This record gives sequence, structure tokens and C-alpha cells, in this order.
Amino acid sequence: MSLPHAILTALLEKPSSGLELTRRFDRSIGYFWSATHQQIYRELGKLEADGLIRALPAEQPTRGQKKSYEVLPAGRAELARWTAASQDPKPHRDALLLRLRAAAVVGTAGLEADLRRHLELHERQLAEYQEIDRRDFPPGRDTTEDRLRHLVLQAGIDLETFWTQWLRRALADVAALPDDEPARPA
Amino acid sequence: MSLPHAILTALLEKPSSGLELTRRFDRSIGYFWSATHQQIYRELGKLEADGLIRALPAEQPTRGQKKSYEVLPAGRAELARWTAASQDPKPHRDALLLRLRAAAVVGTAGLEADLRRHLELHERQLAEYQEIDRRDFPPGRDTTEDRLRHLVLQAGIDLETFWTQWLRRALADVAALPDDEPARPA
DNA sequence: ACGGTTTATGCAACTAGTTGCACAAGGTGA
DNA sequence: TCACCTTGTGCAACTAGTTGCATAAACCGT
Repeated sequence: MSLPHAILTALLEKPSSGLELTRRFDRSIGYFWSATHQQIYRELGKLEADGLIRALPAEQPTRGQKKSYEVLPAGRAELARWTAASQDPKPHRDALLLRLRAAAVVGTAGLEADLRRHLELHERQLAEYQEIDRRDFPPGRDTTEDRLRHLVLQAGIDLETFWTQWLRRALADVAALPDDEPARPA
Repeated sequence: MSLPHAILTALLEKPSSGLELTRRFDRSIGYFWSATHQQIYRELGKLEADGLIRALPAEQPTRGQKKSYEVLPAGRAELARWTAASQDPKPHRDALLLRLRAAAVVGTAGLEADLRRHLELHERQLAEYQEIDRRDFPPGRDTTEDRLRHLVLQAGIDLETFWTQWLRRALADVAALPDDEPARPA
């Protein structure tokens, strides 16, 4: 149950409309908690119904009109409660590792190209993180907020670094395999 | 749609009953694709209905009786197809990073203890992986299967190594923060 | 002033995963 | 011999996330 809290955090950082939130989820926030616009709108509705956020006054907030939300005290309290409570880590699922394991049984056909594609994606993501690092975290700032946010970004950078390294290694290993065995017949 | 393929892989490695699969998902397979026993039973039913696996002949496979499954040629073919097809990486979600970001806004109360708990969990997991590495991958083997499986294990080891390092750093950073600011009042 | 694109909000149906419980068989100790 | 525990299978209801589509206003060129 983290999406509402992700939204509360985002709204506390800056009151926004659904679409603005969607964009921010595509960028910074989505790097560790992604959500589609439908999820976001639905959740905004719930949060408003629960009295945790409210729509900022606007003319006629009908369809096609921007509607911005801000966090109410009850929302901040709920976020603080959630943040302080300890939670068990949810199990991760990684389809790529699963596929590698499957490839050990049914053959590696098609795998190399996809490993390369993943490598490119992670390289691009890493570059983006490093750009954010350079742009948003110049040396010499250290408010509590900056430090915590930088810590999160650093996790992103380190994770992408790990993946690019691992994928390079995987590619080298897969390339060195005996030329594609067709997975002994069923 | 990876669970059926995770099960096919597991069954190809060794035909098993639902409960045996559940146990294996708690161990090795679950490290990158977890599933509960209910998911597994449901999926076994579907896979059987689709003709991808079949129950091994047993006396009376009623309730309370073990029922083992093996993969049929159609199942192997489907797994091979899935493995070879490229897939977009699913977005990852990490509640801990989200909480850290929330903590930047509403305060770090309670966070340190939980970071420590996560650190312990990851240390334990890392130790377990290293044990598997020692036990199941003695030097000098290199069938294609061994290499691929080792690659997957290596990803696990590297990931846990990353997390333990990052968490230690996060703990040091959080400890160095000005004594818990109560998140300027709403 | 009309047709197309972009911006913005949202519903409905679906898929995947989780939680809570039920039930049956077999073994184990009192 | 019967109460209880473990093993093994499974249903039902729920929660979370995804996909596909609908709608409406605003902006923009021709």
C-alpha cells in the first residue's frame, strides 16, 4: 500500500494536478515507484474522499480542467505514520534473471540481443541519474532533505552501475558459450 | 506473465508436486521470482488445462494426496518461445527508497531501526547466497547450464552486496543528521 | 471557423498477486 | 482411540496494477 504515500510525498514536495503528478512519476519518483496516470487519478480520488488531500480552489473543476491538490494535515500525519512504521521488504521479481534460468534449460536463443538491449537501457538510465546528480546536487549543500534525497539518488546510481556491470559480464559469458545448443529435444 | 514460465522452468529442472514447488520457490527460484502456494496451485491447474504439463500417474490424486507434474513437449516449446522473446523490463518498486524520500519531508523518526533491520536481512541473504555458491558451484565445472545458473546466482550476490553497502552508508548518513527534526508542523 | 494535435481527466475491464480460510490424510503421543 | 500436529491441496475474496478506451477543453495552423 505505498502508492498513496508516494502521492502524498510528491504533493508535499509540491502541490500538483493529476497530470503534473503523472509526469513527476515518469521522472524522479517513478525511478523507485512507478504509476500510470489512471492509478494516480483513482488514488487522488480516494485520498480526497478520505480527507487526506483536497483540491485547490479553482473556477470550474470539470473535465478538461486542471485540478490541483494539496495535502491536508491528516494526510501529512498519515504519511509520517507510514514512514515511521517498519515494513517487511516485498519480494522482488526479475523476469530477466528468470529467463536466464529458463535459458539454462531450453537454450539461449535470442537472449544475447535482449541482454544488449537491457544493457543499453540501464546505461541510459545511469547517465540520466548522473546528470541529475550533477544538476541537482552540487557539492556544499547539506540540509537534511538534500542529504536524504541524495541518498536515494545514490541508490539509483549504484543500482544502475551494478546492472550495467552485471549485464556486460553476462554478455561476455553468454557469447563464450558453445554455439547455441538447441535445448535437447523434449 | 512470468509465473507460468517460472513453474515450467522449475518442473523441467525436476518434476514436482505443488508443495515441493512451493518449497523450491521459497528457496532458489523465489530469490528472483516469488510465489505463494495458492498462486502455484492455481497456475498448475491452468497449465494442466492448457496441456503444457500433466500430472504424473498416481493412485488416487484426491485431496491430501501428493500429485506430481511433469512438463509436456508443448510446455517446453512455450517456455522456449517465451525465453527467446524480448520483453520490456517491468518498472521496479522499492518501498524503502520511497520511505526515505518521504522521510525527507515528514521526518526520519523510526527510520534508523528499520534500516538496520533491512541491513540484517540483506546480510543474511548474502551469506546464504555465498553458501550456495560454495556448495553448488565448486570451481572447474562449466557446462552451459552451470554457467548460466552461476550467472544468476552472481547477480543475487552482487545485488545483496550492493544493498548491504548502501544500507551501511544510509545508516551512517542518517545517524549524522541533526537530531530528529519533527517535520515542520503541517 | 474548422480540423487536428496536445493537454487533462477519468471509467471499465482485465491480470497478477495476496490473504484468509477450509479440508483431507497420515502420523504421534497420552 | 482420539485429540492434535504436520503435510498437502485448494477455493474465495480481496488488493494492486495494467490496458484500452472515452471525453472535453485549449491551442494552433490554414
